[in-house]
Amino acid sequence: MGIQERKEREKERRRQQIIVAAKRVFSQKGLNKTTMEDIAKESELSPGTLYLYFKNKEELYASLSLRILQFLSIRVAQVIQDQGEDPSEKLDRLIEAMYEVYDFDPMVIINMFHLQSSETLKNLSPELLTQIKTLSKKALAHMASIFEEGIQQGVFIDRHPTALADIFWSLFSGVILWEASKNVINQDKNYLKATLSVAFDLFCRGIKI
Amino acid sequence: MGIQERKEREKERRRQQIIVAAKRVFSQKGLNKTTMEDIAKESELSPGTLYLYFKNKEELYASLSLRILQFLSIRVAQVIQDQGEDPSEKLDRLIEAMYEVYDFDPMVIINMFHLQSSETLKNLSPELLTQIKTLSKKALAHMASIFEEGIQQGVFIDRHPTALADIFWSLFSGVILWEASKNVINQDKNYLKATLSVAFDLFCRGIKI
Amino acid sequence: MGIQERKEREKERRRQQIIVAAKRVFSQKGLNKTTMEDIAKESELSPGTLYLYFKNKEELYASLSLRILQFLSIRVAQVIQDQGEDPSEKLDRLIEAMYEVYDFDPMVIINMFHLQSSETLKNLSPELLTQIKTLSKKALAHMASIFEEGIQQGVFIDRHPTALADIFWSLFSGVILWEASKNVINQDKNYLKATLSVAFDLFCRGIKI
Amino acid sequence: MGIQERKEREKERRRQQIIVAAKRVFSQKGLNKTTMEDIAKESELSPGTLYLYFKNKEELYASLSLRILQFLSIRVAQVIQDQGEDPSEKLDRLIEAMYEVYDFDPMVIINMFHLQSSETLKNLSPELLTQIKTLSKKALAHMASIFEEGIQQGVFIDRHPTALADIFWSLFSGVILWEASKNVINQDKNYLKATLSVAFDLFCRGIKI
DNA sequence: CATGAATGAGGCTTCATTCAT
DNA sequence: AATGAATGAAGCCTCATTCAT
Repeated sequence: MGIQERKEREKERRRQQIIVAAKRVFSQKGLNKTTMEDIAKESELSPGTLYLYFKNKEELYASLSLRILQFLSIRVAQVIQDQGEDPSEKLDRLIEAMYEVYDFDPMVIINMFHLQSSETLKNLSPELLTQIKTLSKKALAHMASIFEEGIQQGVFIDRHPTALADIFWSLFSGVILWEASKNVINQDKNYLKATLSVAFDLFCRGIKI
Repeated sequence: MGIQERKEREKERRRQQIIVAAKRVFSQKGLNKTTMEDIAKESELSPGTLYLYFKNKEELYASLSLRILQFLSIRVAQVIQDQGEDPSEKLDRLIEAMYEVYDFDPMVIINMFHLQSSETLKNLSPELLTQIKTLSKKALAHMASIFEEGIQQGVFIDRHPTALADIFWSLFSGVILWEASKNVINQDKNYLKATLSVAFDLFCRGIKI
Repeated sequence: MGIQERKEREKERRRQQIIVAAKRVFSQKGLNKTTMEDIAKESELSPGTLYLYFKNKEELYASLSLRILQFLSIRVAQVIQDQGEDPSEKLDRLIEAMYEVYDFDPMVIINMFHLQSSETLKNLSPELLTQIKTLSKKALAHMASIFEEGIQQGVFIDRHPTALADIFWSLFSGVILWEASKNVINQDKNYLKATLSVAFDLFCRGIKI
Repeated sequence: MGIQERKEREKERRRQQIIVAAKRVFSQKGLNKTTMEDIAKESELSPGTLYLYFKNKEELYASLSLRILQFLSIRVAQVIQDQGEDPSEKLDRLIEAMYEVYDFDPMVIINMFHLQSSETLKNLSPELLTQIKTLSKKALAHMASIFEEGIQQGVFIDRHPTALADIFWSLFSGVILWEASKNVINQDKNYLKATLSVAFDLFCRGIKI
């Protein structure tokens, strides 16, 4: 029914409202220093309301990662599906996708790495954990398939495709993390995009035969 | 004085004892979940004693990063000082140094990224903050000098040497972080060294003309 | 009016529906651990609806006790009204009534004792408090009248009839509470009825001259 | 060593200090309405300190019961050990012991019954739970042995000794609970000791052949 | 009447830090 | 220098209650 659907939409909108607020606060203060009260204020809701949409602080935090993973996964899938492109062109598309992922949410990639703490993961609900696992595996597998295709066609060097995908992703996230670190410590000008461009250039030169 | 010196040495030894214990605990539990009590127990000291050697928890935490930065800085300086080696050979030495950095302290690189939080940095003493800045700048500058030399000799592609150094470090730390993430989420076999080897291989292929 | 009456009946039926649900939940979880949400779910109503029928949680809770007090009061009155029975026979009837009270609601007697907390009573509406007082006094007075009759006829020992009524009721509720306690702690077999039988036997032997 | 022992004694004294304060507050307000803050204030300690001596609120609460169980257990054991007394005399001693138990801690008997909630028991540490079980079983077993002796000597009626012990204890605690209830509801004069006296009189008359 | 999302006060508990010994 | 008991601020989270629909 219409009412049912409207409720659903409103519920989802409220979830997004919280996620957006949480993203802002987490990005500024980090996981530890951010309190649920902070997020409540930023989202103009009461603390109790946050718990109607997220089981606890850690789960809210993890949901941010999930969001960017979903975007990444979809974007990478699009690259794959583009028929009629050779692997080198697909690699270019993949790089474009990475810039979009960065623009989609520059800070959350940083936050994703805090998820590593196994102590943190213990508090996540199994469903959420499964979703995170599934999405990250899928995205990586898609990337690997591009590299595999290139290897078979003899245009990429013959290395394990999964390793290449891991390295591609590591390079991307490593540069983001490192540039963010430098900014915090040195307040320098932000060279992120320029550095990322050189990094991908190097990667392409390295992988192509 | 002899006594004075001995006291100094003992004090330094005690500091190291605490750092080693802290490293173990932080690696297992992460910054948030680790309590000063945990570190006190692991170092077989009392909580109060920790505060005789470190101003507060954040400063103790930052000291771990300092330690690996010192190691990194020294190792990179050694590579530089090796005369009679051409840039490609120096790059090989640099890569060897990176493996040693990893072996020196596999987990602390991960912890280093938690330092990003500007909120955390606010609690550090100016001296410590200066030391961290200085060391990381020095190490990066040293790396950059290798790349610059190669560019001038026409064996490396002409990109901003600092950017190349950033990318080299980002690739290294990115792979470590990502493999650690994968281990936590998937309990997979640890492919770190193999992946790192391919990554450096790609980097060399990419940078060389 | 017919409509008026029907409304009244429906309202009362809804109240009973809530009370029945509340009884189940309180019996399982106890006063503290039971939430209004729990009761709402058990009664298949919404939390807000509960407040249309009960001022607050404490009042809902107290209503459970009121219900068993009403039953007790009525049953005891029946025993009194049986003409043509001597006090000993009436005591036997009273004992039968106690078994029925227990069967009517085995757990709520336990809950009744939580009412003691003067802090809890402060939140009750004066009307409800009055009802509880009145009913419990009436039931006890009826019991006492049986004992008084027996004393006057010389078949029961000469003790203050109210004290005898208090003791009779204390013995009954004490056995129930204690057996319930034992069950929780030891998961033993439930000896309630057997123990109650011996208890009443002892009481009769003790009171009869 | 002396220092070791002094520390132990001080630790135990502090525990008692908290227990005494908790007893006062719980008696006034009941389990729900009492906050850890209340107990902290009453014991002139900080909230955090309470957690150095008790795992959580429920465990502190349960410790009160443990204390009276210990007293009860010891007192009943003394009655048993008195040689040269016949069962009837021992029963008299037992009754005296009950009065002492009541004087030792009039309110905590009431609190003991809140322990029934299985939800509450779940939060207790296994050790504490074991202690409570062991002590209550021991005390009851001792009581039962008195009744058994009386039955064998032909001075008590032949009923299951454990049931008789349960009834004896139920009568005692039932009267206390009921009189406390009446006081709360009616603010009457306190007839407890008088009623208890009649109750034990009845019990003795009932059990003796 | 019924709903159930939202509230927000307040409880329990943790833990970095201090200080008397 | 070392201890470790004590502190108390602050965080997470719950849940009785309300109110717009």
